[in-house]
Parts: sequence; C-alpha cells; structure tokens
Amino acid sequence: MDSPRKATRIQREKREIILAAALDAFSEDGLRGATLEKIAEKAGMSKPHVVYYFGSKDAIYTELLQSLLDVWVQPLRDLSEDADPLAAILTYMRRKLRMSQDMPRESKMFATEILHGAPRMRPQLSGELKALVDEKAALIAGWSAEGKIARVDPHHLIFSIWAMTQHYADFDIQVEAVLGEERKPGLYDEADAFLTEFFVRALRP
Amino acid sequence: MDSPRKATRIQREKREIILAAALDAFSEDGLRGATLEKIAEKAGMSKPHVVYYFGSKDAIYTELLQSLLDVWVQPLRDLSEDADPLAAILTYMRRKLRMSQDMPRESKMFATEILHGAPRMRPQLSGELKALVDEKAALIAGWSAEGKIARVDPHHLIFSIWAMTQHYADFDIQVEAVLGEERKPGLYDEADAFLTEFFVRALRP
DNA sequence: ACAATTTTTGACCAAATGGACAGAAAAACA
DNA sequence: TGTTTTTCTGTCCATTTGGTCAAAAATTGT
Repeated sequence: MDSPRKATRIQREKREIILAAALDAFSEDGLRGATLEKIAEKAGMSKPHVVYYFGSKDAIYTELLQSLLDVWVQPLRDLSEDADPLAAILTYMRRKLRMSQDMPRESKMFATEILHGAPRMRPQLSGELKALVDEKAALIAGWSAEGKIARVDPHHLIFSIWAMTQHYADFDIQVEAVLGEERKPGLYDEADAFLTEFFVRALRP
Repeated sequence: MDSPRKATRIQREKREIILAAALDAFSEDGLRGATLEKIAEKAGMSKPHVVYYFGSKDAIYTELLQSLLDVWVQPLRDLSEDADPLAAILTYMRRKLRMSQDMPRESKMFATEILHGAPRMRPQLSGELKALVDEKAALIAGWSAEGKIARVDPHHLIFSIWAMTQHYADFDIQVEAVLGEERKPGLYDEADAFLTEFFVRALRP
C-alpha cells in the first residue's frame, strides 16, 4: 500500500468500489455532508477499511475529482475541424448533453466543487482547462471569421453549452418538478431537440 | 421573542444582520459547511445570540431560502404581454443576468440547495414555481403559435435562460479562470452582448 | 430610582465524525 | 506447514459543532 509497486487485483477492485460509493455520497451531500461511515456502508465495508485504502476522506474526494476531470473535458478535446463546423459544435453539445444524462452524479460533484470556490481545482481551471478552451475558442473564432457560422464570442458560446447541458443534470430536481412527472421519461429527447434547434438558429451564418 | 407581538426595531435589525451574515456563510460553504460560529463571527455577535434570535442554524437557512424565493422569481412574474414579445423575453433574460451579477450569493445558495435535492423547497418547486412557469410558458407558446417568435418549447426556453444567466454567478470561479483576469471587469457586459445576440437569433421568427 | 423585561454572553454539554491503533483474519509465500 | 505480508475490523480518541443554561448587562416601563 505504501511503496507503490504493483497494485494487486484486489487493491484495484476495492479502490474502485470505494470510489463508486464515494461518488454516490459526495454527489448527494457534498464533501462536508458525506460521512466516512456512509461511504463505508455504501461500499459494504468498515470505516477503517476505507481509510486503509485512501488515508482520508479528503483524499478520496480529491482523487475522484482529478480522475473525473479528464473524462469531463474529453468532448471538448474532440472538437475539431469537420466537414461542417456547425455540425461539429452540435456534436459537442450533444455529447455534453449525453454526459449529463449518463453521469449526473459526476456533473453534480463538479458543480458543487466549483460553486464553493473550487479550492482544489483552481490551478487546473486556469491552467489546463483555460488552455484547452482558448485553443478551441480560436478554432471556433476561425469558423466565425470565415463566415461558416455566425459571429459569436467563442468563449461565451462554450459557456452557454456548458450551462445549458449541465443544467439538466445539476438541477434535475427543479427541471422535473417544473415539467411534471409525466414529461420526465422523454426529457432528454426534448432537451436534445430544443437545444439542437436553438443552436442551429443561433449559429448558422 | 416567543409570542409574536410586534417585532421591535432592534429585533428586526439584529435579524437582518444575522441573515446577511448567514447568506455569506451559506453561499460560501453550504448548509453543512457553514458553522454557527462563523455566522456569529460575521454578524459580530456571540453564537448563543444567533441561536437566541432564530432557534437553530436550520431555521436561519430555511428562512433565508424562503424569503429569497419571492425575489428570485419576480422577473418571471413580470414577464407579460408587450409591444414586442421578443423584447419582453430579452428583458426577462437581462433581468436574470443582472440578478446574477448583483446577487451571486443568493444564486449560489439556491443552486446548492437544488443541487442537493432541494429537500426544503420541493413543494414550492412543483407547486408555486411550476404554476408560474406553466402560466408564462403558455404565454410564450401563444407568441410562438402566432408567429411572433420562433417555434420553441417554452419550458425549455425558460430553462435555457435560467441556465445561461445563473451560470455566470454560480460558476464564476470557473468562468473567470477560463477567461483570465483581464477579461473579468467587462464580463457581464460581454455576457449581456452575447446572450442578447444569441437569443435574438434563436428566437426571431 | 426601581422593577420588569429583553438582550447578550461565557461556560458547558452531548452528539457526530474523522481518524488512530492494535490485533484478528486471510492470503501469499517459503 | 510455518512464516510473512496483506487485508480487515472493533474499539477508542480528539475535535468539531449545534445547541443549552444560568446569569450578567442593557433596556424599557412606571
């Protein structure tokens, strides 16, 4: 456990189980609200056992956050030249929307962290993330300048995609409460249709 | 304090001070993360004094939330028939954006509460709020049907306004990190310009 | 000025919680 | 099989924290 030789199968498995349980707990109650005991219970093991594998609650939280970050920005990484720039942006938006649908817990964890000042992500936000966004913003700005899409501020366009797609995961309770139970099943199809049409209208030259 | 006669001036003032301090604390750290001691410190009084006025931390939190709800939905209440439907929607969007700019702490408090399941707001979300949104959605649907604005799902349109405007308050740390310090001063002007253009393009018939 | 009421706080308490520790159980290795 | 290493847990501890309580200080009313 200490000297990082080879992680045994059992070690990887247990760590996975704990991380899954922790994601559950953290997304529900936040770092402060989630307790080691609850995580241990969800993971089906004792509290000291959880500490044995990660050292502290904070360490679990931080590791989860870091490992999720890569997954989270992958769709943006994949945004690139395409037959049709508008289609590329729509694909990006759709992938983000799908991530909201498939990974609401991850979305909520990030949202909570950033909402509270992102104390353990600041460097990455203004470092890697800023660099990535700047790069893709330049790409979009190019399309914009060439008249392939409408003239828009690319940074704010990216923010709008983040905002609108993550809204459905982060504030799902509100969305479902306002729409009513009966519209819940087709919710993400509705959102997809709305957002697609919306961005097409807003972005086509 | 017990029998609710007339609240003296001093009582109202102290309660105001405590609520302001609590808003500060809750928006920074959430319900769980904010401590009575920190609230008391920010309010410049002792911990038991805070309890004396509100009974419990939870009570402060709940009262804050309830009293803010009215303010929060007022812009939507004010959405009504207008010379120009599109202008009416833009005005609504702008008011929401201004609220994000002027009341980021309130925005964060709501966001955190909803993110964590809105345990003490559910009834209002599916009650009053749903009713209000349904009413305004019908109004927008009317405009849409008459061809005064583009055909859009009015509920999702409202969500998109919530999402995009509140994003700037709730995730300000991320927005500022990605844009860089130098774009911070004119941020809300940029956002206003972007969103206005964006919604105009998306909504005009 | 004096009594009654309200406001304010220091001291204290009980519950919750993150984590330490020693040793049991199990697994790996010889 | 015996030994060593890893995995696992019961028990305990220190800290944090929401809240109580008695009494002091200030205010109000007469």
